[in-house]
Amino acid sequence: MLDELTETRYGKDDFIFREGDPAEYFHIVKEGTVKCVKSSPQGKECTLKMLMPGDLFCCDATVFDGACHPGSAKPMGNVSVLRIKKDVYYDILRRNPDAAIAVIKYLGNRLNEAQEKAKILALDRADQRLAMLLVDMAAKSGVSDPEGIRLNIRITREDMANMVGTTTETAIRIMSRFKREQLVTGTANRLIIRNMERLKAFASA
Amino acid sequence: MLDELTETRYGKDDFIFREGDPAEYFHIVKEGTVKCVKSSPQGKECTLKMLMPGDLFCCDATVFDGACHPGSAKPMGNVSVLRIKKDVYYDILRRNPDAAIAVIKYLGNRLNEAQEKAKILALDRADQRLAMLLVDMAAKSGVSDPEGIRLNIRITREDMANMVGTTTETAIRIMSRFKREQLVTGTANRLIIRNMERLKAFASA
DNA sequence: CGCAAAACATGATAAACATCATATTTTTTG
DNA sequence: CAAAAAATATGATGTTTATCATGTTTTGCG
Repeated sequence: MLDELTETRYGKDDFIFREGDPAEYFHIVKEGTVKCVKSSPQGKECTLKMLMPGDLFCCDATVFDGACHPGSAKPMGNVSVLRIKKDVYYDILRRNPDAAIAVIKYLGNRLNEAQEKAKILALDRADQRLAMLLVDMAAKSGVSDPEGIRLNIRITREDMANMVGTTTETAIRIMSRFKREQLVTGTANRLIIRNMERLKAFASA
Repeated sequence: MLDELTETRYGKDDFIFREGDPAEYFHIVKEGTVKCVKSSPQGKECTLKMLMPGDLFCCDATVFDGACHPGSAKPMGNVSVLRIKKDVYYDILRRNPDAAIAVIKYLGNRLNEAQEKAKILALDRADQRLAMLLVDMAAKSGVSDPEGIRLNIRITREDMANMVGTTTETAIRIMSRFKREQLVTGTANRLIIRNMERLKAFASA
């Protein structure tokens, strides 16, 4: 059964799959960070979720029903992904109630997360959303640094803009302000959160 | 086992449960429409989803882990809801792989829906979002009418505003414009879509 | 029915944000 | 290391949306 589990590596400019492709596999992130994105006909892009090691994707209806991917999956840097053919995945779930319940719990959390994201987009300002993102990323992929908490993934202002639903320019302006106010420092390759407390306070003000 | 299934009726001003309450039951909508809402500390409200008969809620992690409801559930008019205690629900899933897989599919669809909603909030204008909502509601709960497609649930401009992430005033202004342009007519109690095609075209322009 | 409350409407004003343009800095790459 | 490309920065300007205010219409209810 586990022969069916294959590992694939992807680089920065690859696509793991594209919006509209037929969904044939169930995926798990093994190493690195993968982003789920959707884009508009006008070419604007929106990042729905950053998947970290252990995260499942395409664990949902899409796979079973043989429908198309509702969004694309792109690596952020070098990543390694495990894949299983959908019928094998289905069999595992059918024979293994614990696995099915684990997937239900996982999907439930993802749903809550997605709804929280929608709420934030609906109710909060761009600068607050960006502050929340920084706090969030610091918690998830921050490492201790003499100057504060450093993020160990490369995130450009454009990436941030796509994650919080603004334009690149607006994200840059907000980050400039945060830098002026000593909340953060650095650019994509070396981004440091200098004052978590004030950033958190700002996020929920 | 099915003794554990209880039916409860709620009216317009009740809460089925409130944000922050401990989650103890798994729920299914039997009759009527239920809305899932979250609100901000400032008292702004955001409607995440309208649940129709057959929809599950609290089918996710929240129930198992005994955590708190991340949002509130409110009836839109008179509704009837079925409830099962969480441990009974858990047992059903554990013993019944088909049920578990059905829940996985359902949650997968809900996740896709929530992510699509986030994308729309991130990328589209308020007037387009409102047009999409009208098209959507017409498809889901519209009935044929000499003047066009009539919605058979009561939806105020304020409800619409909460569903598309704007203010009541903005929703009213947009609806006034749509009325002027003969796309819709009527108010909360009798809302009619007069031109689906143009509304659809506007939504994705 | 008639009255009160809710819903709808619209103007004036300001804040938030997008867009386009251009310059500088940082990063990547041959 | 130097050149090219990508990322960051910032100004000017216009659009979109929120806010506050005030009046009208519709609806629910005793």
